[in-house]
Amino acid sequence: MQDELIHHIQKFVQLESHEIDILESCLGLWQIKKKEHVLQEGQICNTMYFVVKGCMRQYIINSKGTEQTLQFGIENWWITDYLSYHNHVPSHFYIQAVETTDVIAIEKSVLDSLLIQIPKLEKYFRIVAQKAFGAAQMRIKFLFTMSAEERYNHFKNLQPDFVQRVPQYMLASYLDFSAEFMSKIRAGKV
Amino acid sequence: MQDELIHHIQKFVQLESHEIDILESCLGLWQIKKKEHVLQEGQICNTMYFVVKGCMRQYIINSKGTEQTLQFGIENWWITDYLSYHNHVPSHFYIQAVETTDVIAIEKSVLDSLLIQIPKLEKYFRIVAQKAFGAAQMRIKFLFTMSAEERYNHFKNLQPDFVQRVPQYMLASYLDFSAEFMSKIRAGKV
DNA sequence: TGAATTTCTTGAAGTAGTTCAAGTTTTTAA
DNA sequence: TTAAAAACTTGAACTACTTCAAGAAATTCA
Repeated sequence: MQDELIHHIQKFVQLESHEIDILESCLGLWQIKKKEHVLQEGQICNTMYFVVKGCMRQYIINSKGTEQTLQFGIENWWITDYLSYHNHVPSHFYIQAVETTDVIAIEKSVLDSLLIQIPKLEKYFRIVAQKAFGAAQMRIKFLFTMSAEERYNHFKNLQPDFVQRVPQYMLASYLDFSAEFMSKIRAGKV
Repeated sequence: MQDELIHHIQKFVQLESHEIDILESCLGLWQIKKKEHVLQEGQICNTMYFVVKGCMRQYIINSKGTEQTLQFGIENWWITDYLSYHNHVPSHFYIQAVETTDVIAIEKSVLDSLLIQIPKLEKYFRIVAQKAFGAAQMRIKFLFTMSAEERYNHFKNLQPDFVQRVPQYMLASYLDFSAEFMSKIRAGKV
């Protein structure tokens, strides 16, 4: 299972076999049960999670008590709260398994030492973070320029399988409209 | 002027003096005149810009022909289109100087060679990108949970000087409401 | 399996914002 | 120093969405 991450790393940097050995000895594999949390609001986030199989999400609870999903993490995605992680401040977010999910969890202390032992991992995490930031910018563009129905259709075209995989109300909040409105979009009643 | 960037780098990693020499020989300093573009939609972005003094912004033109600002870059911020940069695809964005701005521009080919000569720069750019991604997540949280007036007041509290510095219509679009509505918020007519 | 829980649907009423158009003020640059 | 351009303001009409409430359907798990 750790091979998934090592394979992902090798898309960006070439690892020597002894580096792979070090990695394998440090990578903890965990199964997170559906609806289980790995981070709650107010906690300091000191772990990064790589999704091997399944789906995680990052969400908040708004002032009306409704959950709003900010980010999904599926296979080959990293999920964490980088601000809490880097600044050692309480997180604003929850991170939860949408379905039972296999993750590789790396604590900050372990990762810091891995980055010293295998400096080329810096490049890997740099590129991953830069691409994630680029994706976040595109997400903001879509939120700004498209109507609710356009956002739904756009997402469905990009990720047709994923739409089936998560409850509609989670996807609705990720696309920034209400669960009821999602229902109407799908029924063609808009 | 290059000292600004070197100083910023040293907040995250320790540079040797010969590394500083290499950096100084590679960093190009440019003045971008107000309203001048360093990137236009459709171009491939192969340069990263570090704002030494002034203000840049990344924006799009929506289907109604209105500009919408996605990101401001002020002193000590990097601004680029990471997706275009990494994937060599045409950019969806414009990047423009809001006021006459001093930037350090680093082309991809130069940066790639710098990252080989000074590997610890990988760590610097990793941390910068991870924090930027964390900030983007918080931005999405605010867009999701706050009303237009709350977003304006929140931004004004965080960046009181900046509100004076850019045209209101740019800030309005960054906060995702119309220029007219901004006027009404400021006049207390909401 | 079947009771409990979670998720989805529907319509009616409400509202936070947009759009438009026209006028005013401020800034720019020759 | 003034004409042109850019930025801001205002009110009226509109609309894309939310909220609420209640029931139906699907899923979970004891």
